[in-house]
Amino acid sequence: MTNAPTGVGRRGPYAKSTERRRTIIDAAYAVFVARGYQGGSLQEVADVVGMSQTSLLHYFPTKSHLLLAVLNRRDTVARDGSPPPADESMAESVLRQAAFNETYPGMAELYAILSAESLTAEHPGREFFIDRFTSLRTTYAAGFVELAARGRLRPGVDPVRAATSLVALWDGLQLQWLYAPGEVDVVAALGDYLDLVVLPEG
Amino acid sequence: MTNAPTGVGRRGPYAKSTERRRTIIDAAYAVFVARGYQGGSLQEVADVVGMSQTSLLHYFPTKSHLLLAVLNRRDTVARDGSPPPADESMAESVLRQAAFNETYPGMAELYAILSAESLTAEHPGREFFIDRFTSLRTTYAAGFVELAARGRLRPGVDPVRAATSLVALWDGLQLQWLYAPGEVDVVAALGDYLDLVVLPEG
DNA sequence: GTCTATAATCCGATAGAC
DNA sequence: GTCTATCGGATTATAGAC
Repeated sequence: MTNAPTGVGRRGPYAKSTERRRTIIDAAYAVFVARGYQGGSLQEVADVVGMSQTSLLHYFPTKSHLLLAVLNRRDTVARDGSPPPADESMAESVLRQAAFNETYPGMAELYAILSAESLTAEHPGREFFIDRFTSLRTTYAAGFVELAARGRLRPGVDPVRAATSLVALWDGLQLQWLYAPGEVDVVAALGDYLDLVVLPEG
Repeated sequence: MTNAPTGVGRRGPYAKSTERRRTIIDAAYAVFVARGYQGGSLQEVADVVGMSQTSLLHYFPTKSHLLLAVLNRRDTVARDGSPPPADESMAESVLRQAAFNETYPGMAELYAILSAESLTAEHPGREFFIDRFTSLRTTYAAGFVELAARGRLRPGVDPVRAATSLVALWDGLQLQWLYAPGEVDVVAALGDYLDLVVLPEG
């Protein structure tokens, strides 16, 4: 949105400002993971960055703005795993992403905490999670429909309900895993479900 | 714990005090559902009850005590559905309880919010949810083991992992349902899963 | 762009009168 | 058991100097 113009003339202080925003978002991410949105304070974020709380508000006018920036930053950090194979199936993609999440527990914790906290009245993250769940259901439903077209969806399985269940199972498993990492195997359980629903090739 | 002694002599003011505690817990329940634990304040609870905030602290010395009282009160409210049939199967029990939860969305919301919020550092609800998830997994795992003994568990299904998945799926479905009640059918999706894992009788 | 100072609330919890 | 008064602190956000 407010990116630095890359061109003649205007190479001013914008680049530094953009980087500053990114470090603030990183700090806010860490604080919200540890304490949630309501539990975390702007002062704590400012302390992590090493600046004053009021300076922080120069970049993000309100706490809500900062939250939305953190939520939309996810793409940045989810991109550094091994590059996804081009011919990857949906099941492979889910399991690879789930395995990656285990090496990055902060992201799972952030979403577990904020997706529930955003249920509360007038929470600034509410719309984000409504859209996110809708988008996830749509994406996976399309994947199941495609599998069904190739005869690889177990007969009787409804694609939309299976997509909803896949997302729900994933979220629920990660929650239990965050409480008891040694007792819950997210990837294995997701694999079990996909094996039940998706028929083997051939 | 601190119940009124029912007997000779001591029929003092305790009964009224116990009832007062219950109304406070009911109010705290409503406040925590609407705002979460961190987001809710003792003042708001006191306002709902119609007493001062300091009087409230006479019954529950700290906010944490009040939270734990709310979490342990669940039994009270979950008991007023139709009485469970004595010969009910595990699957029937799950679906009946899930259907009941839809008529009582506050309870599902409370647990969704608090179970995630309790992930944060030093949250007073943390131990409660660790114990709760462990207990649920153990209970359902035993149920699946029993089904397996009667040849009614699909071959290849691990009872413990299926129990973990059942709990996870249930929680995840309720979360999505709370965001989009019209688009998510918790009972149907749980039924789908149980149909996949539990073989028909005979 | 960063700061100090501070406004304006709100918080949980305590002390003590009645 | 309930209250008022209050402590000590935290909170988000604003104003304005530099």
